[in-house]
Amino acid sequence: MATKKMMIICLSKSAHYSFFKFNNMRGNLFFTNSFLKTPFSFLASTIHSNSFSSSSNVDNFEQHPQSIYQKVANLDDALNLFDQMSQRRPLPSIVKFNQLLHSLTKMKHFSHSLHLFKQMCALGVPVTHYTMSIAIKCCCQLYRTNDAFALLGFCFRRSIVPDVFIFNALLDGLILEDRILEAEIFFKKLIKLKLCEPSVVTYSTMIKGLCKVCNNVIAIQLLRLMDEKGCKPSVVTYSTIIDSLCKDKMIDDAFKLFKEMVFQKGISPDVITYNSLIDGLCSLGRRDEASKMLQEMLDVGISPNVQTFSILVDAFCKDGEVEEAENVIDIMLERGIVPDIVTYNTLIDGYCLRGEMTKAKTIFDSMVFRGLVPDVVTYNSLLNGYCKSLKIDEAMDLFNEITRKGLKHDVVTYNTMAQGLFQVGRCADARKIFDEMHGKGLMPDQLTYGIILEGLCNNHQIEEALSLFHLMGDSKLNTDIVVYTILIDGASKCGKLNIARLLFQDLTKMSLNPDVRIYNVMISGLCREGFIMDAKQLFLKMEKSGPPDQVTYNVLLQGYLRNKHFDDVEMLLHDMDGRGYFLDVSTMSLLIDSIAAGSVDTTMFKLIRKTKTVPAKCGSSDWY
DNA sequence: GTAGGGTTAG
Repeated sequence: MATKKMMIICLSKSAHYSFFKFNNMRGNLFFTNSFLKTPFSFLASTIHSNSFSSSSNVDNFEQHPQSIYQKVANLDDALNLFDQMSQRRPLPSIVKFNQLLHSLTKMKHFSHSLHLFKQMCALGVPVTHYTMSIAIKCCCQLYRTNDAFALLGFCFRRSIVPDVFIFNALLDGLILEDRILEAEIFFKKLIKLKLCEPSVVTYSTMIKGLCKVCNNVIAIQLLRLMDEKGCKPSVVTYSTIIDSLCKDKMIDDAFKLFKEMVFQKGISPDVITYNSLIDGLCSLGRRDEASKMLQEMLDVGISPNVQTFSILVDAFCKDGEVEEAENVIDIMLERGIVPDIVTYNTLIDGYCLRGEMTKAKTIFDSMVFRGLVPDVVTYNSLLNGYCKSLKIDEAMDLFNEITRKGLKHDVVTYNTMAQGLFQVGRCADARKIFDEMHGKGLMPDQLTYGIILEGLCNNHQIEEALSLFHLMGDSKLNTDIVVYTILIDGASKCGKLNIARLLFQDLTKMSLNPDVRIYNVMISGLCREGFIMDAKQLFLKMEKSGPPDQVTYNVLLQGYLRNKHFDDVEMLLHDMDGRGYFLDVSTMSLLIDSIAAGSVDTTMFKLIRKTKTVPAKCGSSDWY
């Protein structure tokens, strides 16, 4: 019954994407290190740092069944046991120490595990290659891969020959830190110098790294190579690439690989493979197909897990169908699957995005009632909700509450709070927020830069935004099309159309392909200043590179009507009709005024009747 | 005597 219900709610609808989500980089961008003296100069003076505070997630702990120390179910037990063991004489066998370290690592208590390793060395416990592989793994997972390589020296001094497990951990560490090029060099060295025989894990890890930088083609080449070399790819190897293809919206290629895996290689997909495909389909708005995959998964006897449901909750929320998302949670409970914090956070975020804060708080309460402890992500969503509804005082209270609850603000918290302050025109306070973030040593991310630029532009401080942009120079941040979109929009709204035009021309120099959004922003700017012919020319130019969307037509139509350029109105309306595009309410009212004034032929009414309207906020240039 | 890799959140 529950399954049927789930199928019913999997109705297809196109997904909406947030303004900042259309980049295709999956790693962090680096910041330039030149010293600048603008109010937000810290952005430019921050360089990529390897410092990272580990997040220890005890909830995910799976007790190791083979461990002789089954009573070690938590960190305190493990630490106590270690104390007892280290006081016993003679010292217990190294295997027992190893097992203890292993269970701590399984619990993701990497720093504690590393600490015990150091104590073992101080005690003179004769560490083995197994101990070393755990220590190295811990360093890598703590984003301290350089320290892990230093431990390799420690191995050599003790005549411990590193094995494939150790190399795999190191390779994974480099990839975790986005050091993909170094990972590739390391991987090639392993093979060339015959340091070890790469295992399926070695290949899969390298493939994961290649996928992380969107290098699916090379990842597939490596898949072929491992097969040729007699190393059989596993469900993990295939799923890694399938997931990457799904994330890059190359769903057809993903399915091609999926079929190859199942029918040619005879490898059975598992719940993760299906989750990736379902998520991929949902993110393309193809929910009916996602629903079919869900059915197929159930047919082959694979039960959906928390993640599967979480993906569905996310898909419904992104489509604005938050009530349906809430139903998914009920279905989970019916099936005896306990929703985790991610699932709840996703739902809370869904309500927050709609500004339904009362509902969001209700879900928050039921989550707490179920014994889940809200984390910084939960609070960030609530903060975003208050900011979006311009309830800045409530947002500020919540911002302070986060630290009172013993949680730390992260970059998302600061970005959200600052964006909220910019929205209500409190630029100086927004700056204070970023200064605080900088003071805490937090790395600004891609969004930080965009939020500052957009905040300055919207508050008529375009010069400030432009000087920051210029001072960032050739930083990777300035090669992001989002940055150009914000500045072109900001410059044209501040009456500096020439600057907007220059920025638009710069796109080619920067080898950035203009997308539909940036065309819309530029066309909107040209129309605003009455450059109708230029706007039309750009509209025709974009036809070649990619089709204009509903927003383009609304923007151009409004430009034609406001500037009394009536010749092309009919053609544009016919085009919109043909493409199934809607008029937004402000375009519609302008058109009706023009018809009433006799400037546009009354026959246009026929076209209007055929055309539904959409709210202005979903179709006007304010989108940008 | 003991291991390793892939999915979900702004």
